[in-house]
Amino acid sequence: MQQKYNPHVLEREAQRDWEARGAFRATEAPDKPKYYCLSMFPYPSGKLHMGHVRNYTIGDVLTRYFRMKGRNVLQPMGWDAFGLPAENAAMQNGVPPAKWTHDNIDYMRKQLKSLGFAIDWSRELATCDPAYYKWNQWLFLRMLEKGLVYKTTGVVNWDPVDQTVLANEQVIDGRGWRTGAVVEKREIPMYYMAITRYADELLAALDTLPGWPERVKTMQANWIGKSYGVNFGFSYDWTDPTSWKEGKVPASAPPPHGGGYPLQGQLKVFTTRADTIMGVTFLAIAAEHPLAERLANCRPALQPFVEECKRGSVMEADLATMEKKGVPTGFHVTHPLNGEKLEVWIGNYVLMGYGEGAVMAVPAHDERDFHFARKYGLPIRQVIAVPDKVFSTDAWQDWYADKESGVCVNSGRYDGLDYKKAVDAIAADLAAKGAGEKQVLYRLRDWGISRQRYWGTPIPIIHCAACGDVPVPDHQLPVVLPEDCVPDGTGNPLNKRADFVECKCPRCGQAARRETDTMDTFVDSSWYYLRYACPDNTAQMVDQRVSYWLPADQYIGGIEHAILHLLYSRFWTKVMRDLGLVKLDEPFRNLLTQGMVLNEIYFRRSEAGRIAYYNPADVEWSTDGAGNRSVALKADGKPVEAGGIGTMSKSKNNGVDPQELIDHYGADIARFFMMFTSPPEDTLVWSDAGVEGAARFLRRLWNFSWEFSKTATASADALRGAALPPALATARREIHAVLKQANYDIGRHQFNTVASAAMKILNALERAPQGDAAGGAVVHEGLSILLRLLSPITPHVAHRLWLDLGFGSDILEATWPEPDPAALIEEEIELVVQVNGKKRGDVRVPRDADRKAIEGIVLADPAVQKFISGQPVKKVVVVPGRLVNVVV
RNA sequence: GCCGGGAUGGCGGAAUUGGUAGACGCACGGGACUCAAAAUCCCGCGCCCUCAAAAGGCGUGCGAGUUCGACUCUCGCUCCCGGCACCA
Repeated sequence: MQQKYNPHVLEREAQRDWEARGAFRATEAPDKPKYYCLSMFPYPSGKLHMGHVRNYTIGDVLTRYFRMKGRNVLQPMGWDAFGLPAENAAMQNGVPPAKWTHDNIDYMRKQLKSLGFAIDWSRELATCDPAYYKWNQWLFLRMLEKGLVYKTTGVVNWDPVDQTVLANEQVIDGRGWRTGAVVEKREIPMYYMAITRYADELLAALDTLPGWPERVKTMQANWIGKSYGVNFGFSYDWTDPTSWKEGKVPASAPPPHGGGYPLQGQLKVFTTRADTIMGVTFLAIAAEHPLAERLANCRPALQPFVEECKRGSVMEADLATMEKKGVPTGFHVTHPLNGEKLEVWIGNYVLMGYGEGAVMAVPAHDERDFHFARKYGLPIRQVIAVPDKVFSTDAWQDWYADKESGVCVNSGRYDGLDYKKAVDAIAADLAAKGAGEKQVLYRLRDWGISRQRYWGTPIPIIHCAACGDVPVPDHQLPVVLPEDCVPDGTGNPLNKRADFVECKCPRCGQAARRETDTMDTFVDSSWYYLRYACPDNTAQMVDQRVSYWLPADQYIGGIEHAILHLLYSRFWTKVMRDLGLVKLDEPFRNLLTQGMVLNEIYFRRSEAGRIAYYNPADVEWSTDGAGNRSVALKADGKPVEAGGIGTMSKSKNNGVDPQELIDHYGADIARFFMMFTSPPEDTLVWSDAGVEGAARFLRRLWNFSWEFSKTATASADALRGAALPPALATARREIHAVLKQANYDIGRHQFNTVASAAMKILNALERAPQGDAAGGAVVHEGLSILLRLLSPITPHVAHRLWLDLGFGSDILEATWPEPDPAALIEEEIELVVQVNGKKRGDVRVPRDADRKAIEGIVLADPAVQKFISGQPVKKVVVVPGRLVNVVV
C-alpha cells in the first residue's frame, strides 16, 4: 500500500478497473430483485454544474448501496439534448446547435466519468438522435389516430421587431430580451395533447404513490385543480333595445373575423360558488372572448382597452400580478333566477383559457370582485351571512368568502340555506329552466406541444393544399431534422430550408409543405426512462425488457420538476399503457426531489432593456471609505447589479463548474463534501467552505489505514469468545451504535449524517487502544464497517483500501454491514433528570431498572432534592431510556 | 397574485419525529511539533452576567396558544426559495 493518499492516481486506476470489467453493465436477471435507479438526465448546457454533481452523487450512493444489499442494479444516463440554449449559443457563436450540443455532450460525459459514477454507459441515449426522436413522432401519430392529439389555436408571445415567437424566459418585464420591444399576444395554430382526458386518473393515482413526497403530490393535485361547480348561462339578446345602456341597438358592424357570436343566446359562466348567485352585480369577460370582439367591433371606444389587453406576455404570473382593470360595454344580460339586467364588463384579469372566459362577479363574497367593484363604483350586495360577524363594504374580510359557516341571506327562497343546500337548490332551479347544470371543472389545460423553433423533434405532418393536414406515413419516419442550420433570432430557420419544407403529399402525391414546428422538449423527457431498458431496439419503441426494469425504483431530480415534467411523464406512461405498449400505470415508484443549488446572480441592463448576466466568479465586492459595499466586474472594474440568489442555470450564468474542485481534490472528496454539506432535499446556497474538512477526513482515513496495514496479522477473529476490556467494548459499542443510526439514515436518504457517521467511526477507531490482538480485532472490524459504509459515497478510496488492507478482492461484491446487537448492550444507562421541565442533572441506573426503582433513585438524588426544596412532588414522568421529569 | 417549501451558533448542519438544543464538520482562538512555514496533533468555542470560575438566566425568524415538557403540534405574521403551463 502507498503511504500517501493520492486520489487522482487511485481514482483513475479504480475507474479503469471498473470499465475494463464492465462492472456496471446491467443485464436482466428475472430471478434477482432489481433496482432501477434513475436520475433526471441533464441538458447538455456546456459543463456540469453543482446541481448535477449533487443529483448524480445521490443516485450513485443509492445505486451502490442497493448493489451491496443484493439487488440487480441499473443506473443509466442520457442527454436531454434538444432545446432553446443551443439556439441561443448558435446566435452568439454562429455554431450550429447540433455541433454545439454534441461537443457539450462529449465534454460532460468525460466529467461524469471522472466522478466515478456506476453508470451503465452502454445504454446512453440523446434525444436529438433521430433513432430516439423517431419514436416521439411515431407515438404522436398514434395519439393523433386516437384523437389524443388535436389541432387548435393557442396564444404565444410575439416580438413585433424580430417577427418571432418568444419563450416566456425571453420576455423580461413584458419586453423581448433581444429587441426590448413590447411583446404582444398572438393566436396561432398548434397541436395539443389531450392530457385533460386523464385528469381524473392523474389525480386519483397520486394515492397509489406512497413513495412520493407529500409536497409533490399536493402540488400536482392543486395543479390539476379539480373543482365542483355549476355551469350556467345569462341569456342575452343583441337585438333587444333594453339590452343596451342607451336603450337602442348600436349601429351594426361587419361580423368580426372568425364568424362572430350569435345575436341571441346564453353567456356561459362557471362558478364554484353558486350559493352566491343572487349577489351577482355584473359580469366580466376576457378581451379575447368572441362577445368582447363583437362588442369592440361596433363600439370603437372599447378598442383601446382590448388592444391594451393584447399587449404583454402570456405568462400567468404576469397576468395575476398586474393591476386589475376593466371597461363597461353598455351591453346587458339577464340573470337566470331573478331576471335582473346586468352589465357586461371586459376585464383584463379574466382568463380565456379557464372555464368559459367569462365570470359572474359577486363583489360581496369574492375578493377580486370586491376590489374591482370598489374601484369602479359597482354595487356590492351581501347574500351570505356568518353568525356574529358584521358585513361592511369598507374593506375586504376573509370571512366574507367563508363556505363553511355561511348561510344565504337577501336571496329570496334560498335564505337560510347553507353552502351545500344552496348550491343543490340553485343548480336544480337552473336545470329546470334549462339555464345550467352542475359541472366538474379542472384547472389543468391540454398540453400545447408546438414550438416555432428549430432545435427540436419535427412534427410529422405534411400540409397539402388538396388533402389538408396529412400525417407522415410510418415508413417515412423519422422526419429528420437538418443539422446544419444556424438560427439568427428571427424565426424558425426551417422555414427557409426548401429541402426540408418541400415534399410530396403522401395521400395525393402533389407538391406539399412540411410542418416546420417542432415539439416541446418535455415530449422528449416524458419517456426516455423507458427507452433505457431497450435503447438498441431499432424496430420498436419499447419491448419486453421494459417490463423487467420499470417502474423505476427510485427517481431523483430537482424539485423544480415537481409538476410539469413529472405530470407529463405520468400522462405519457398512461397513454402508452392504453395503446398496449407497456403494462405500467405509473413510471416512478419512489421519488426523491433534490433541493436546488443556488448561487448569487449578477447582471447589467443595457439602455435597450437587454440583460447580460455575469458569473459570480467574475465579479468582486469592495468597500469604499464610507463603508458602502459595491460590486464590479473583475474584467473591466465597472459596476454590476446584484440580483439576489437563484438556481444555478445557463440563463443566469451563475453555475459553478465542479471541475476545479475535482481537479484539486479528486472525485471522492468532491462527492463526500457534496453529500456532507446538506441533506439532499434541502435548498443549498453554494459555498465550498468546508471542503477542506472532507479532504482532511479522507487523508486521516488513509493515514490511519497505513498505520493499521503494518499490523498485518490483525483479524476480527479475536472478537469471538472472551469479553473485551471496557475501553474496547466502549469503542466497539460506539461503532455499532453509529452504524445502526447510519443505516437508518441511509434508509431515509439523509446522507449528510451518513457522512458524519463515517467521521464518528474514524474518531472512535483513533481513540481505541489497539496494542493487542483484541484491540487489533476491534479496529479490523471497525475499518471494514467504515470502508463499506463509505463505499457508496467515496467509492474509489474504499475500493483501494479494501484491496490494500486485504478485506477482499472487490468491495462492490461485499455485503452491507449490519450492527451486532450484542455489541450495543450496556449495563448502566444514563437518564436526564428534569425538575418542572428544566434539566437539573443526570443519574445512572441499571439497564433493566423499572419505573419505581428509577423514581426512587431520582428522588434520592441530592441535586434533585435541592431543586425540589421541600415542595410536594405532584407527578413524576419517566420516559424509558431517556429522562425523568419531576413536577412539583 | 396563486400553489408548494424553508428559517436552529460566525458558517454548513444534528436532534432516532413531543423528551439533554447545537452531534459531525468549517471558520476562529490558544497550545505542541518546527530555524520557519505547511501538514499533523491537543485544548477551547451559542448568548448574557463574571477578571475568571462556580451558580444562574436567556436562547431554534417574529407574536400568541396547547403540554409535566415544544426546534418539533395549533393559530396569526415576516422574510427567503421553487413552480405558475414556451428555461429545462
